[in-house]
Amino acid sequence: MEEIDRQILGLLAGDGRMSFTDLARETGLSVSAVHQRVRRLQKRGVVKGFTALLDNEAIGLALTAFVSIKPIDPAAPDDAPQRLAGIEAIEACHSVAGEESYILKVRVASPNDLENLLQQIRAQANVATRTTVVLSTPWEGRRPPL
Amino acid sequence: MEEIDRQILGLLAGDGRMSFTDLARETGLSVSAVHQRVRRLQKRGVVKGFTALLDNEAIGLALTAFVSIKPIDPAAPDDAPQRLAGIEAIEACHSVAGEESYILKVRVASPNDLENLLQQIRAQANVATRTTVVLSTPWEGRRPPL
DNA sequence: GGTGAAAACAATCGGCT
DNA sequence: AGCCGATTGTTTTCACC
Repeated sequence: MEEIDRQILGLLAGDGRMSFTDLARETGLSVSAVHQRVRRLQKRGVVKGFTALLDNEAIGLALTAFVSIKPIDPAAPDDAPQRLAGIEAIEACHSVAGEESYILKVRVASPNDLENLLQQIRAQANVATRTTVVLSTPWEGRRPPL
Repeated sequence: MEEIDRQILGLLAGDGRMSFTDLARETGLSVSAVHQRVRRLQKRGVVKGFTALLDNEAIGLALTAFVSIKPIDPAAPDDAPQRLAGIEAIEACHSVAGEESYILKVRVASPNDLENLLQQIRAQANVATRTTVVLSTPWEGRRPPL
């Protein structure tokens, strides 16, 4: 039961376009059984969607950085996520424990764009920033152990 | 030309399982033209693959953290990525500029698992660790502006 | 969870602009 | 070069068991 669902999740994490026929062969179920399991996993929110993995350099976003932010006025209400949500270059926004309040992962084309982005972040969210530039990425987005 | 490729990438980033028929409708091209463009994008490495987006809580990995590591012996050869590559809980490994040498993104089920993971990282790579626990994630994995 | 038929789709080819 | 349209075999879907 749950075992087969985990197997399906692993297969789809590895190849998001795998056909239901192949999923059925791998799991030993019939095509329609696999199909309804996948749909159920989507409806329950376990599978949130499917996406293409793109090469960031190839699409002109060669520079990745982590930006930690800290409010300048600690008494002000913390609505940084809403204030920053509109900035497309921010790929992820994590609220964290520790000295800073959020860690942002950003992707830009150049150091110049990074500078502009940081100014925009500081102005828009009224925060101080601490930036860590990524030099290389041995791996990323590895799928989790199921 | 390149404009249409960017459009295709955007569509596939949004829905990795979109059919070639739908891609053709959206782009105004024929099915076979879209098909050969996608294959070319894959062969050139612009599209690295397709994957399912899973809900980490639902699959029992409720705890995310960033682990910055710094070698204990700065004179030793830096082969941390190879030493850590076998640890499945490490979702990403970035070499970074700054005080620390790598930032790891890890996913585990519990604080207890995090403790074990940190011990494993320290022992296996001979590094000191600094861990920042993620409390919540307003957003993550947003697709880049094309 | 399975089956079977209808509809939709993927993948290839030769020819067209 | 890149695109189209038809063909062929496969995949997805749906109603039903």
